[in-house]
Amino acid sequence: MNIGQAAQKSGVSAKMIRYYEQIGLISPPSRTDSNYRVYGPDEVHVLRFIKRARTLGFSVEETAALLGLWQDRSRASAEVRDIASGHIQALEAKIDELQGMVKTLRHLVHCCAGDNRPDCPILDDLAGTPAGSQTKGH
Amino acid sequence: MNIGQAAQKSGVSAKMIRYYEQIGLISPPSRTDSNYRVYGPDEVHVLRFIKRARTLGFSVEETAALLGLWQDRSRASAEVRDIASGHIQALEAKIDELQGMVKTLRHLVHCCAGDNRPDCPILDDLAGTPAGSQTKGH
DNA sequence: ATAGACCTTCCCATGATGGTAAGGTCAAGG
DNA sequence: CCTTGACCTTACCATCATGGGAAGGTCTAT
Repeated sequence: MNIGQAAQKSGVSAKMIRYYEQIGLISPPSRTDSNYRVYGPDEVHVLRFIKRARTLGFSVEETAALLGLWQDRSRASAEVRDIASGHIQALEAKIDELQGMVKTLRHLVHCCAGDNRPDCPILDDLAGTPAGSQTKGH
Repeated sequence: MNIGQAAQKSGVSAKMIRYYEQIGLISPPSRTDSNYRVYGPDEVHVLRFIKRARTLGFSVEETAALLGLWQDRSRASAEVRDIASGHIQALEAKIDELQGMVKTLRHLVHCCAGDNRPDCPILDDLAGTPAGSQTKGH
C-alpha cells in the first residue's frame, strides 16, 4: 500500500511517516518503479506501535528504545518496565508542577473581586507587589 | 544598567530579553552611544512581571495580554480574572491528560513481571495486541 | 486526453530557549 | 598607553515534533 493508506491505517500522518524514516526511527520501505514508498501490514504494525507510544507521552527517543526492545526477541521485560517507570516519574513531576501553578492561580482568582475596579490581586502578584499588602493572611 | 544586570535582577536571561524585545513584548530600551541597551528599574519591574507570568505557565501571548492590562490604569480586573481562569482550565485539562497517561502506564507496569522473560504486557499493549489476552480482568 | 487524487522532495514555520561566532566596548591594572 | 577579561552587539543555527506549501511526477477513472 502507499503512504497515504499506511497513514490512515496507522493514525500517523504521511508527513510524520517520512519524518520517522528520515530520523531513522523506522527503516526505509521499498519503493515502486515510480519511487512511491510501499508499506505492508508489518510496517503498519510498527507505525501503530509508535503512535500508541507517542500518545502515551513517550518521546520519540524513548519510543525508539521501546521499539528496539519490542523487536528484540531476547529482550528483558525489566528494561521495558524501567523505561515506563521512569516515564511515569517524569509525568508525575510535570503533573506536580502544573498543580502548583493551578493552586497559585486559584488562590489569586479567589482573591480577585472580578469587578471593574482597577484593583487586581492577580496583577499585583505578577508585578511582585511586596507580599503582605494584598495576599497576607491567606 | 546594562542587559546583563537587568537579566540578573529580573531572572530573565539576556537572550530572552532581546527576544522579548524582538517580538514586541517589551519596548526597545534606549541605547548608549556605543549601542548598549540601557535599562532602569521600571524595565526590570516589567521583566519580573513577565518572568512570574511565564513561571506560572502563561504563554508569551497570554503574558502580553496580562502585561497590557497591568499597564492599563483603567483596566477591569474581571478581564484579568478571565484570562487566569481560562488558563487554569487549560492547565487542568493538561493535568487530566497526563494523569490518564500515568494511569495507563501504571496499570501496564503493574502487570509487568519485570523479569527476564520475553513476555511483556507493556510492549504487547503498545503493539496493539488484541485487548483481552493480557490485560482483561483489571 | 484530461481531471483529480495521490505521490515525491525541498524549504519554511511554529514556541521558547540555548548556543556559538565574529566583532565592538569598557574598566582595571601593568 | 596598552592589554586583558568581562561585557555587549548582531546574526545564524539547533532544539522537538509537527504542519504547511510549492513544484513537479504518477496513477486512475472517465
